[in-house]
Amino acid sequence: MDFSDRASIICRAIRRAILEQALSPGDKLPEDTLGERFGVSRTIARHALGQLASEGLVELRRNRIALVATPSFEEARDEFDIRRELERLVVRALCGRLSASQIEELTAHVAGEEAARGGSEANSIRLATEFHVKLAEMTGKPTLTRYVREIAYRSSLSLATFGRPHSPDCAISEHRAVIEAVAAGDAERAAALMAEHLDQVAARAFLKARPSRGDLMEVLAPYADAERPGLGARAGRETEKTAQPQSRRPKHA
Amino acid sequence: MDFSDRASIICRAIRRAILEQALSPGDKLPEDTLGERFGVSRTIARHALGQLASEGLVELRRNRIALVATPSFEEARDEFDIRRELERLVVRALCGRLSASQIEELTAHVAGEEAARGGSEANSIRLATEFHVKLAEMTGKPTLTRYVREIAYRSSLSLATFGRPHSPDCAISEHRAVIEAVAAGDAERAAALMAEHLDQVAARAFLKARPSRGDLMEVLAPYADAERPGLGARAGRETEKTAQPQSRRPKHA
DNA sequence: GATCGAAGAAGTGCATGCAAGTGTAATGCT
DNA sequence: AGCATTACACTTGCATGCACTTCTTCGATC
Repeated sequence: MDFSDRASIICRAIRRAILEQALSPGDKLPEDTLGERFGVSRTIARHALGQLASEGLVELRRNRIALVATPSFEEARDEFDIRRELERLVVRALCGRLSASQIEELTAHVAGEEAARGGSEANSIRLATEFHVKLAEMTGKPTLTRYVREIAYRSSLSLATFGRPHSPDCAISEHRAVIEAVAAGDAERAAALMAEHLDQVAARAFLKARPSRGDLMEVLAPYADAERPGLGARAGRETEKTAQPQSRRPKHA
Repeated sequence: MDFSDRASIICRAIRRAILEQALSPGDKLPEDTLGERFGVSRTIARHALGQLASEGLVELRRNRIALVATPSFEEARDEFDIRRELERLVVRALCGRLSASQIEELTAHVAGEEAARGGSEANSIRLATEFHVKLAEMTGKPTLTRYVREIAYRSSLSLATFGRPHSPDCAISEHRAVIEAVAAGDAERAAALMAEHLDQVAARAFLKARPSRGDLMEVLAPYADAERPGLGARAGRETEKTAQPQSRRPKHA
């Protein structure tokens, strides 16, 4: 699926940056800056952006700079619904079919999550997401894997937009419970645990329709005429940090 | 999602060609032939192929001509499993939320399917697929729509590889039943009907693991040493015609 | 006659160049 | 000063060109 061509390298880098929230929704991704950063031409950077756009991670607007996608609240909710069904399929497919070494790998991964509890939140989010992706990969079903991966990455974008501070503690024990049920071959219980886990994640993140950032302007619109506080954080962040993982020389020539 | 840029035009054309089985699994899609045909440069054709590859409709191999994807039997089965869950979400989301004009549109579409019964099989397949896509679009959920569309198009590829002659008669009445249940707002029944319908489609198409074409060579491999009948239809078709959507008549010849 | 190998053809991988569109800062006008 | 306008720099859209890889065909060899 992903080849070793240079566009895929850029894709992976950006995906990871998104996963670790080094890139946030709305961040700009200019083709030439990207190409420069990765030592390739705009052609390749452009190709990578097209790929990412088709995964829903990047928003492409004609004649305009590409942006990291900003999922709406409704999209985020709907995608968790999809994700629940997809990952139910994953654990069902896996039940009783996991080798000892695979179970070992998953257990080790969760141990890694445990170890990262003190560390950065970005790292915890990355590990948690990778757990789900790893599970999907073990099914050996390419399309299912692709969809779970895409939607899991999109989720991290949603969480960045709407999520409150991540608390991965419960998630870890839920991961363990899923592994245990899958290893025991109890498909129904595993599917139920996974669905519940994802519901919990969604609930912890943004169950109540709290429109943080992004939609703020719409919500404030009725009041906006009274005062003009400066359009809020959104615009500020966008211009402030323009692109890549690492620095990009101050705008202005 | 799809813009009016020229790459998207090529994408749409190829998607439609695949849907109508004017393009079959394994057909070659050379960049420059494609570009020539559509009056654009290789750059654009290449971009379109990348897009289609990310949708699973095209297979890209480094330094080699792109091919229309050839889903394996396992992939086809797995994708129908995914599709069932996805489309269950669709009808659930739609239940009781359909406007009169939308119901009218769906009913008209099914009438169109009815009218096409005497016509070409390709046309019936296209209409049946478009019914599902139309349903998904009505949810207004972009990600769900995208996945259903992708996987529905992939299904048509699977059907081309493994399906026996399509018999759309029962499918039409099943479509009607789904519309009726959705219009009535009976979510459980609608979901069940949709799931059953898709199971039926899969069953009619290839429930028994019949490896037609494509895998034929593998199956025949043990016997191949005895005789050399010329590698079958596959190689012949591939070299015979190199690319294009329109004007692809004879399957023999 | 069949097999192996090399040269040409066909095709992709990628960078670069130019035209057109977009945002922004400077300029002129009221 | 405030607003509209214009000019310019930035960015994308796309075609073309060149290098490299793969395929094919044809000739040499056994």
